[in-house]
Amino acid sequence: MKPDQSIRYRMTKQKRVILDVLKATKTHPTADWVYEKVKKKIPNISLGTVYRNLNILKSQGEIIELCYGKGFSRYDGNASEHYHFTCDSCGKVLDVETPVATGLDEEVTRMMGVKVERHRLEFYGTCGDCSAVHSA
Amino acid sequence: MKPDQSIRYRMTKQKRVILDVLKATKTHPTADWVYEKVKKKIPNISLGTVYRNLNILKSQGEIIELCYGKGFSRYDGNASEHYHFTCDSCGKVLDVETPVATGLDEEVTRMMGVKVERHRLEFYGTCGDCSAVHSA
DNA sequence: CTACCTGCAAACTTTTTGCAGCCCA
DNA sequence: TGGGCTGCAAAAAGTTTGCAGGTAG
Repeated sequence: MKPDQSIRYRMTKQKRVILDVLKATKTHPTADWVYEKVKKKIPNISLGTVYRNLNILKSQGEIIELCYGKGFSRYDGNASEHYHFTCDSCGKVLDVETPVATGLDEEVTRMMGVKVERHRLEFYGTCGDCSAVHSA
Repeated sequence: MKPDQSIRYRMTKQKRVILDVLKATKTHPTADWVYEKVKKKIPNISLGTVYRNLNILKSQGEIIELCYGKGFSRYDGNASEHYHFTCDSCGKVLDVETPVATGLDEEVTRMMGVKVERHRLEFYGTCGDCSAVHSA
């Protein structure tokens, strides 16, 4: 969904709770996980509403949509630019605390004849917990 | 799909053509695009066969599965490590000709107490064609 | 020959959408 | 009050899978 400038978005109870759930977790949950979590506060909320609000929040830049494996997305309530590390062994996703390399954007902009606005950097490997299990 | 070591994969006409199509293009096509392209050489091939072979080729490391927007994958016949630029406006995906920064992996390995084995770097912005349209 | 592979079609998963009524600003 | 928003359910889009016959090695 592209951001639609002609619409004056409202704050509803549903959107508020969805955003709270996303801001409160450090995991990077799927839409369905958010749905289940929100249902504890608003039992009769529908999955369609969750998807609609996730798309609205994304188009407003409040949250980020991440895409790992095929067929489904994950959402990140931390919209500031940062990187991720995914463990190949247990699937855990961690935030990486490395300064964001904005110089890269400029370099690619110059080299490729395009206008780079942002980048996404994902690291993969084995996390500390999983290494410990293997070497133990 | 995980690589299944117990199966002795065969080379069939269908798999051969699918691989040729992927190696021959510089775009990063969807499964459906591959299907349409392969159909010109094997008119009665089925979409299921295309998906099955894409998964086999991926598990053998011959091709790479990329994941952008929700709900569908793209495939890259170039399995060597490299970066991508995606145009927000037209969706085109280009290969970025920047040397791969292996130093990043070591830095994150040291900082986070994890073992980084590889990373994926995706740039986003506006491509030359789309900028031209806007400013014309 | 014997696994593995194919085409077909149905099933499955995730996400979107049409509708009638509701509610935030 | 009116333009968005909701729940519901059906539909869409992408991908997987069961089956019976076909084929590579």
